[in-house]
Amino acid sequence: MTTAGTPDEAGLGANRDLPVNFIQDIISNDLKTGKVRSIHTRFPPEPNGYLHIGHAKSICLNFGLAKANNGLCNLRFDDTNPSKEETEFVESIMRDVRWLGFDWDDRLYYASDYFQDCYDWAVQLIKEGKAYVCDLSAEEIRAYRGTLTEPGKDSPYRNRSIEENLDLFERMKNGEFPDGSRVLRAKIDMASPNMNMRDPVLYRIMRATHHRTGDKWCIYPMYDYSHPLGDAKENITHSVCTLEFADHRPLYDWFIENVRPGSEPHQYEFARLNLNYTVMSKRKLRRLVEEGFVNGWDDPRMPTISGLRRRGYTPESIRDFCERIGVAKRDSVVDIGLLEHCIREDLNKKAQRVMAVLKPLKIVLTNYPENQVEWLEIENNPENSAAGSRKVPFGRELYIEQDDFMEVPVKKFFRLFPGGEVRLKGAFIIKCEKVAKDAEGNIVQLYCTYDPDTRSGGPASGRKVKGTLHWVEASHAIPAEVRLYEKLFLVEDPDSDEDGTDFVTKINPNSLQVLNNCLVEPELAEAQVEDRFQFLRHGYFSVDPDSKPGALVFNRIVSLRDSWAKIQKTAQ
RNA sequence: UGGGGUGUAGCCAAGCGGUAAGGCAACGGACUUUGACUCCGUCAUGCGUUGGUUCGAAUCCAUCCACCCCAGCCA
Repeated sequence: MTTAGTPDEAGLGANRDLPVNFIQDIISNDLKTGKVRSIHTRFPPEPNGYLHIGHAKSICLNFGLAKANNGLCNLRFDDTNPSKEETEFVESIMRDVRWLGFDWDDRLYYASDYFQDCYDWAVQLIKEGKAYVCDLSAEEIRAYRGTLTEPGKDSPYRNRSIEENLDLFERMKNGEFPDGSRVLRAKIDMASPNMNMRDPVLYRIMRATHHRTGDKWCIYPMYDYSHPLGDAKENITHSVCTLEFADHRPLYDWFIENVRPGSEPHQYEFARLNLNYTVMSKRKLRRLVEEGFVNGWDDPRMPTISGLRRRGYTPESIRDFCERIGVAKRDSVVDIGLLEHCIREDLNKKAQRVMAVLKPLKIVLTNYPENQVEWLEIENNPENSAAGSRKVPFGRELYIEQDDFMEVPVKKFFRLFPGGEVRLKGAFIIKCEKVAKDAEGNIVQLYCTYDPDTRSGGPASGRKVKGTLHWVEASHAIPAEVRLYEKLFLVEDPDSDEDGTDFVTKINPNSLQVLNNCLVEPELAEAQVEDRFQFLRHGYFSVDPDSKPGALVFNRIVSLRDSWAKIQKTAQ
């Protein structure tokens, strides 16, 4: 969906940027030929779970297509199955779509808005001899349907009189028959090579309280019947759905042709998003939540919109991702690395830099005056001078990262080691003079000296050393909890069941690592939930909702690219 | 062995008869008070296969192969 300066052939405005994908091509052509005057799309989630990044692709596509073509996009809840749907989900879905940056204005609809229309149209189909009440059991219907290679056979109830069908259907509606005892079916073709055309079920009897219509109905329309009619009711022009519905298109068209609902929407299919190292099916996401593998739908490791939001992803980065992956009909698996690239790119421009020591190692500057603290000015974002600067305390006792010191440095290690020098970011060059250890031989503290002439911005600040470390001053440092996340699964394709194992066996046991002894610079004392920062040399972090004043909690959104880690890896 | 859909680089993806865009990843190098960022360079004589049409084919035709979807009173 990258944009190009394609001239707007419909004459709605020259050179407007249009998405580049086959659906846009169809739209451009429909506008050009006058098949449609304006375009109208819809995003039709079923409120039976939380939205995930795959839905984000659909949302960006549908709302994006509408916007780019000066059209409209509706939000419509596909709530035709009350046994699975809940108000909690409709609320979370609206929240997530809004958060992503899209707006349906006053065009919020529900498939259940059209239950009466669907019923009336069903009566009409019966009167025209195009639908009938079938008394076969579910098992019998399946048996009569035939197989992929054998045609089905007609239901013995297929040729009931119109009068009897009308009577029976009304009584179905009135609750005279038990659940599952009868269905209304379209009379199409039991020998069709397309299974969907073998007299599909239009209505089933189901006594379940609907989240909106309550107990008004005990019969509910099926998706295949309700969807095209809902589209038509809303004057949808381009009904975009995923590939698995391509086989349903002849049925979609059949309903439009035979019900004649007053407008002629058309269905187009694109490939759903797959991401490696994660699962996307609602069933599997639900299992992760219900069986406690993660801490809820918004766990920062989840590919849900709410999970990504809590993790610290920005809506801009997700929209950018959805643009970059494109829209096509080929089954594909996008590398999670692209999503990470998108958030890094976004936050690189936006996030304030700050210093945080995750695994502290104390150092004492033996030649620095005791009890002295000076406040050094450090830039907030080298990518954006408008972000200004802040004052950071510096003193005799500091903490650096344990990983930034090696008693016996390996080659190419240009951080701190005995006798070596490094610059402390925004401060001075220091030299490691002595290593202090405990009885077990663990390094507990470093004694260093600093070079007062090398203060950042000072006369000798140009002196070069190979490494620059982040640090925090001991007396002003603020404790914090930091949650480090890694991929939720160890394998690229956790969905694959080729090895016969359950996908939960492939969960990464280290997907969450909690660090409780972190120290951050005082600038972060006022950090608010959802604030995002770059912890220098670590990555991008956001303040988790669990965070409280005095008990800060940060989530790692994504690490910085780390070529040192790469060097170490290849060295092994 | 029925029907529908899809095959372009490690992963996405343009291309629509005129001689393979772009992004991610990777790999070199420059710069660097973040081993980040940024910048420069490299990365398909090749478009699932085999034939054919054409001056010319990823694009048209045929053939074969591979993968995905469909037998819910789910969506």
